Amino acid sequence: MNASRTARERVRAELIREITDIARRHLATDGAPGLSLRAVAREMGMVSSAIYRYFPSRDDLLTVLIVDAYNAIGEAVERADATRPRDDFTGRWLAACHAVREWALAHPHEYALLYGSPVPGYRAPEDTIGPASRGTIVYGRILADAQRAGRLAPPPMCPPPPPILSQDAEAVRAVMPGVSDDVVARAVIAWTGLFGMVSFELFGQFNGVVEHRAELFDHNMTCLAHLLGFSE
Amino acid sequence: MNASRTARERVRAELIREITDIARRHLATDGAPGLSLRAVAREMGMVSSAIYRYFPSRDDLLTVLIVDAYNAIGEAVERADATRPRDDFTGRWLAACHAVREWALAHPHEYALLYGSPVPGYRAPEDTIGPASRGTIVYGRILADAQRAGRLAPPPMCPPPPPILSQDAEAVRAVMPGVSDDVVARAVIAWTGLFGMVSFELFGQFNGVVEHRAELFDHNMTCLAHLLGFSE
DNA sequence: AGTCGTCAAGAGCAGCGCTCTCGAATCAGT
DNA sequence: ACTGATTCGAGAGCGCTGCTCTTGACGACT
Repeated sequence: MNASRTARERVRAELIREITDIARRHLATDGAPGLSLRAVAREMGMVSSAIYRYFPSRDDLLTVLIVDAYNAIGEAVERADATRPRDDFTGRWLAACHAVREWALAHPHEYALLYGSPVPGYRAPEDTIGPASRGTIVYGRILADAQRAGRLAPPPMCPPPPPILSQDAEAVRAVMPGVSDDVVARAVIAWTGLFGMVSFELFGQFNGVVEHRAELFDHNMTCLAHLLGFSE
Repeated sequence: MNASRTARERVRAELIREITDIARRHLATDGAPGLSLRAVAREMGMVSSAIYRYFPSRDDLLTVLIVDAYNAIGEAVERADATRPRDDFTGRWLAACHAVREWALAHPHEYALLYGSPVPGYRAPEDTIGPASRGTIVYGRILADAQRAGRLAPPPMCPPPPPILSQDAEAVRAVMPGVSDDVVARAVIAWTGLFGMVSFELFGQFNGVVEHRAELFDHNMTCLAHLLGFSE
């Protein structure tokens, strides 16, 4: 009975996989707004209503694509971090930055789905927050390791963060155990600076102004590394 | 003959104004993807096809909304900058930052239209680049004024930018006359950091993590002011 | 008075998300 | 092996979208 049940469920799982594969391809080429269940069904030789047996709504299909994308970029950051010696904190930070940028350039529509304008009606379900924090966790570990190793210089010039922010810092310490409040504050600056840079490049804000994006990115991330305070 | 022609053109201009007003309201409440020409026409008591007499396509309507939004945020930054003494560079920078954030919080969908995911098929026409740079021009003037006044300290810790970036710096100097390459590089960091911060807040990346967003924003922008190098 | 341009209106096309119903296939329990 | 319950694909259909084309009326200029 187990074999027979899995027979039906196996073809079902296979179909779900095929749907998400086609959808991912459509997302990569046409972007999220152009993703249509009817088009996916058409490509599968199905009638459009049959798709709803597997995904109750377009948003549900979008959700698995979002989760996949979060996992993909998270894994890219993890692998980049792993290529550096554990005590080369600047190198690990730069590797993580480049992993984010390169993944974003290779998957612009997926990146836009994760870090661009939120879809007005869409509400992210719980399943997304786990994969969403994979990259952040790597980033937090770099800073936590550096602080533990005593290789984070005292804040070079930032004023101490106001005490109110301690509560938020406490939440951030979940992925950055043991770091002080001022490091958390600078971590947010560097993290948002990284994504601000990538978003500006990808969303066209640099068009006609900045041409040497790779070099500018590299330089700016190096600068942010100094702001973070890694000591040589 | 001039009077009659203007009579006809006046009602035409009035209708165009009414269409854009309603469209702007729909954009503000429903977001860009929910903006529909048919809904606007319905609200005006027109039939949908009549709208196309005034806007040949949905993208054309979206373009004037984009231009309006760029002008609105640009003007907000200009006014904020004007409230501070000309030689209070840190104050001018912080005022500009808060103007951006507050405008974005008040007009989230417009902000997303400007700085969020680009619409896949949409190609921004020439008319948008002028209004798009209004805010950046203010920002550039603050830095140029500071450098001219000798109130920009030498780079505190960033390495000098690679020579390749000089070409891009030359382009940036169009809105930032007379500033050196390293200031341009740091300017880009601060500028992308500002928008990275606002985008993260607006697009939900801080959800469940950062609660005291105003305080964090203020602190981080102050930190970026130090990175820019304004001397007291 | 006649002509020409402008306009609103309507019908229509192809696409979309999504729902419902109806046979057919498949499964589970006897 | 048969039967009752699920599951599934197919089709029709609803209301919505952007956009096109045609028709008929109104107003301005000659």
